Amino acid sequence: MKLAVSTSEKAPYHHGDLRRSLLDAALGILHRDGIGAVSLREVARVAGVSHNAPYRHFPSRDALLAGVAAEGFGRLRARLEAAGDDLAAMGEAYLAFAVAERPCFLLMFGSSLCKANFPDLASAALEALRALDRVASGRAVSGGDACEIRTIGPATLRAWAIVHGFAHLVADGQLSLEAASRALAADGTAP
Amino acid sequence: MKLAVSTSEKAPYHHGDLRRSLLDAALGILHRDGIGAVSLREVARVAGVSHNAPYRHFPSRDALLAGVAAEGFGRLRARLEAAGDDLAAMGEAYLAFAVAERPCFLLMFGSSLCKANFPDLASAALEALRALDRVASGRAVSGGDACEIRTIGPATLRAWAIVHGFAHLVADGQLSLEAASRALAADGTAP
DNA sequence: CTGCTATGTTGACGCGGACAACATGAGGAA
DNA sequence: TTCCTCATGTTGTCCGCGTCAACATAGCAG
Repeated sequence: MKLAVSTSEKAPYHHGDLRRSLLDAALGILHRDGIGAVSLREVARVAGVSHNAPYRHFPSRDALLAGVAAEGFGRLRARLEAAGDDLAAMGEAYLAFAVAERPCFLLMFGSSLCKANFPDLASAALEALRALDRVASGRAVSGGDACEIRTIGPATLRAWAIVHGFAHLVADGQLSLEAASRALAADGTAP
Repeated sequence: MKLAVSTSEKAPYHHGDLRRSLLDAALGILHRDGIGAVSLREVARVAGVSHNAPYRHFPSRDALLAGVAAEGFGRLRARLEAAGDDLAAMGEAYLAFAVAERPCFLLMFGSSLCKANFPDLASAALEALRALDRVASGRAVSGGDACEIRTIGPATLRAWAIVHGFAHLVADGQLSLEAASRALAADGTAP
């Protein structure tokens, strides 16, 4: 035990940032064996702690999943922002995320977790949408620190709807990435 | 026990179509208490049978949920077909279904069940899409009895993607039905 | 040093999924 | 009719999981 993290920033207590380890373990299990296999006990096992240790960091299983999903939204947002100001590239990035992180994508949008119960998750999701909005609506958004979809423009919603629809088809395995990509390019930025 | 069903068609064995009762009970629990509350034991309790009776009709909990989802696709298809040949009306019908049967809608598209494991579910989903395709692609589809999305035209896929995207936003509670309806009308049938 | 609090452990309870063995009743065969 | 067979439903059981409670320990504050 007491393995110091590579970047020995704080190494808080016994384990040395168990919260981080739990989130990583959960994401690993999620991608390897699907969401059904993500149990608190299994996560604890992988992280090398007792079956109740996770409760010091997450009040419930859903809270842990919400944490994983929130980080997923963070990665999605990073991909979208990396696409620059090109709306079509953002659509591609969205599709790519749905494919590369399929299980996490399904968790994020599967609605097994009610966003109302997890403010951090809701705001992470909103932040990802804002990245899209900055380009689709052509304006920077400032105020309203969380939870208000009304700060998102209608053009963004439309773009999101169609991109997400295709991403869902691809994630469901009902459509190839190439076909979706082509369809998206054909539709793409046009109103 | 042995309550004869109103339409005493067959009354197969002891219970008189337990499979039907289980599906109904599961749908009721799903709508009342959410998907997490749909356990085989609770369903059996509601149906008034022992905790293991469901296994004579469904090999697993997921199989039961798949049955519920398949019937959901049947109802969605009925709504779409009732919309006639009007693509905009079909979009409305899709949204209306997502709102009226929100928990079931989330089950159907939540992807906690892998369609590959449940052929009946996959074909039910495909049939619903075909109803859309008949109008969006303007042609009747005949062959390929199941599981091949390639028999669905690209125009249909595009229409489905955007409608489903908005339906997802509404089901998630992030957008009002009216706003989605308006956005859909604005986009609607235009390519 | 002493005690406080955050963190992790051990133990327990009840629920739910799944399997096995048994019971029962319907329908066909003799 | 009588008996056999199998589909259907029941009882009993096992194990894993989520969650609570009680306890142990490590780092920090005074």
